[in-house]
Order: sequence, then C-alpha cells, then structure tokens
Amino acid sequence: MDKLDRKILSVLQKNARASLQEVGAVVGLSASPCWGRIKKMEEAGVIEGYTVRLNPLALGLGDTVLVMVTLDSHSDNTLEKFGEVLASIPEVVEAHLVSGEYDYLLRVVVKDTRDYERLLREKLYKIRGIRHSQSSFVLRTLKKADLPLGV
Amino acid sequence: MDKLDRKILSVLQKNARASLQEVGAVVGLSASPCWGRIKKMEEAGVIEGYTVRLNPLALGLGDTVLVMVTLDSHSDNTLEKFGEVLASIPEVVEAHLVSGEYDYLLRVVVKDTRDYERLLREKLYKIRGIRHSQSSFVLRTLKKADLPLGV
DNA sequence: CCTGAAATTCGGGGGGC
DNA sequence: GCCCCCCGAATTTCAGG
Repeated sequence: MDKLDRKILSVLQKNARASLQEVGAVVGLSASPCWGRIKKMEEAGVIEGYTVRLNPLALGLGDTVLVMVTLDSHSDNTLEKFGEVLASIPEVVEAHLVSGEYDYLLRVVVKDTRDYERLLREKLYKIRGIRHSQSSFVLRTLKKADLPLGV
Repeated sequence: MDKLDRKILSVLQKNARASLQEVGAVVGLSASPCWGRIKKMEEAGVIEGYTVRLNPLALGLGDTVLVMVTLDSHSDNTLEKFGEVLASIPEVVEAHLVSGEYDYLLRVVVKDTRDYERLLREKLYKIRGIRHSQSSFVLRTLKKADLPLGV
C-alpha cells in the first residue's frame, strides 16, 4: 500500500470500469504493473468488490429514512436476533451498532412515505425487543464522496 | 426500465466488472442487448457510475462517526455556506439534510479517535453557525446491502 | 428487440531490462 | 520492481430475423 496503490484506488473509486491503460496513464505506470497491484489489493481484501452507483429516484426509490433504534435488552441473543431480522428486510440497506443515545442506526430506502408506513407497520414494529425508534427522513443530500485516500 | 433491466442492475450491483456474457447468462439474454440496455441506463442517469468497494480498515481508516448537527439559522445563506465547507473536508464522506430533532447527519471517516478529535477541533468546531453537534461512533456494521430492486 | 458474427479494444501473462 | 509484446477474451458495431 504505497502512494501509487492509493492513486490507483482513487481512480477506481471514480470509475471502476476504467481500463488498465487509463489507470496507468493517471498514476504514471503502464498497464501491467497496474494490473498486478490491483490483483494484489483484491487478494489482500483492500478491494472488496466492484459495484454500480445507481440513482434511487430513477428507480422509483424516492425516500431514504434514517431510523434510530433503542433495544430493550442488550443480551447477545437479542442483538443477534435483531441482526438476523434486519438481514431479511431488503429495504434496510445499512444497519450499524452505534455509541450514544440510541443503539442502532438503520438506513432504509423506500418508494415513498406510504411505502415506509407499510414497512414500519408490517416489519419494523413487529420486531420484538425494540424499546423505541425514531425516523428521520433525508430531505436533501449535500455530499456523497469517496473514501479519503489522501492523494 | 423493465424486469430485465432491474435484473441487469442487480447483477452489476453485486459485481460491476461482470462481463456482458456473464450478465446475459444470468438474465437470459445474449451479450449485445445487455450492452444496449446498460448504455441506455447510463444515458438515462439510472446508472451514475461504477465504483470500487473498499475496506476502510485495510486503508487505515478505523473509525466511522455519525455526526448530528443543528444549525443556528436556517437561512438559505447559512445552508449554502455549510454545504460548501463540508464539500471541502475530505473526511466528511456524506452529508444529509434531514427531518427531525437535528438538521444534518454527517458520516465522517477517520483513522482513529485521535484523528477525529483533530478534525473536530480544526475543522468542524470552526464552522460558523453550528448550534449543537453530537457524535456517534459506529461500533459495528451489521448490514451493508445493495438497493432493493425487487428481482 | 433479439441473435449472431465481424472488427476492435482490452485483459492477463510471459521474458527482458 | 517496470516496460513491451503476444494471445485469448471481452467489448462494440452491424447485419439480418
């Protein structure tokens, strides 16, 4: 992981389909060493995969909701069960155990507020062990940036 | 945007470097119509780009912090200024205007708690117009999923 | 809108420096 | 380590159904 590796990652973060020659041109290498470095970072687990950035609105997913959750009990069992249930709800795209006033922060993506109400009623409110939850709608996204690689 | 398009996106979300033949094999098409559909979705803005999923820990970025911010004033000017300042801080990887008890939720990625303290002191606390802020560390991530495409 | 094939570009892997 | 070159595979274009 030297400066060149970080430069390569920075290019790939902006466009993961850039050809090796394009990557090489930016970082000042030819294609083959770039290829070797990328393979190495894939094997080392630095690169976890390649994905597409989608526009949720264009897909009919108009609302993102941040849900702050507090659990009743903090036993290993409750925690594990909660994780399992969340894994089975596709609208829950992120779930984090956090420090502070509440226990979890979920990011939920839905079509609209009606869809969210349905999700709350049919899925989230049915989860046992939730003491309290608070929903916060994303009204506007000001920034969505790549990881800071310092290059 | 029919079922096939969503299926293609679902494949690309899991692996944006899948060859057109691999994509085609999954959705039941040959390579060329897949290519055409992908191009169309790129032009329509459904696909915003391709990126790499990185392991922050492997890059020395050990801590993710969620910062809830309340502003003093909600004038257009304050709001715009705040956005501009956030744009210039690479550690702030996401910033959302939200409904509810506070105004903004930021996602900040740093090396460690010392690094976060430095960021707070040198950058965030210097921003004019912040009434209150509250930091919440991500202790564990239970889920990180693709957008729900219903396929 | 698809299939299938042709032309072009790219990925993946050697050998030399 | 990197660069250059080669071969097989992928992308992209375009005929025809």
